[in-house]
Amino acid sequence: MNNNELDYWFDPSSRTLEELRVLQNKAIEKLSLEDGFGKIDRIAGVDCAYFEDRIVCAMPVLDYNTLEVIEKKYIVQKVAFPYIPTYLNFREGKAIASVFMELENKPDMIMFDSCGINHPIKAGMATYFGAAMDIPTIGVSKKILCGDSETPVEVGESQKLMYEGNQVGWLLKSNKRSNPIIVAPGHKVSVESSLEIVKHCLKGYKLPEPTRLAHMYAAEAKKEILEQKDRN
DNA sequence: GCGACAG
DNA sequence: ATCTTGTCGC
Repeated sequence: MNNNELDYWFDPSSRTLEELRVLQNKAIEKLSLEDGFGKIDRIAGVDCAYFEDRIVCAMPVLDYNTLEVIEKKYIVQKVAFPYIPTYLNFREGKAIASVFMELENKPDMIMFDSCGINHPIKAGMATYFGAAMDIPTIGVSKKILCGDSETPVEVGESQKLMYEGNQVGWLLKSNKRSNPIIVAPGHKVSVESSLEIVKHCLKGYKLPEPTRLAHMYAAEAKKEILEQKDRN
């Protein structure tokens, strides 16, 4: 993907919310909810941290079998868009696409800390990114953006997340002491597979390894940047 | 009109 | 997301 395509999909500047909504719909036209991936060797996780007017986007790549980190990269950019529910893809998208392109070990799939098709028009960050970049993605969030579900109680239990009569994901009780996490397909991953893959990546913590490690990595990168700044 | 609302 | 220490519970 070149810079023009990058800006086409991820640059919100000089565009109205109406135009951004049109862009989301355009990406969604490419959406596939069928498994469009082969054997998964590597899976990446993404998460962003913020400070001042900057966004720190971290992306570790893990071996799918061992869940060990193979490579990790992060990038710092100026925040170009505010947080507006249902438009998160335009706040974090460009930074995520930028780190992704710098990876030497491309993952077969990416796990996001955000929504997938569990979004008013199915354009959650994971889905939008996957459709625009044509990469299999899964969304894992901690709060429901839209939809309703029963509450899973036993560890490992899942309940369907429904929105407008359709299943758009799951609520999964991943840990004994944590509230359920929300799992949803992003792009090229079925509703069933999204749950299986997230379960495979659980190691006893609330969040699956790709996302959990991405969160820690983004936090430590931010901390180091701030400490470096203090020394000057 | 009111409330809800990923990060 | 971010500002932040201790503290209750398993």
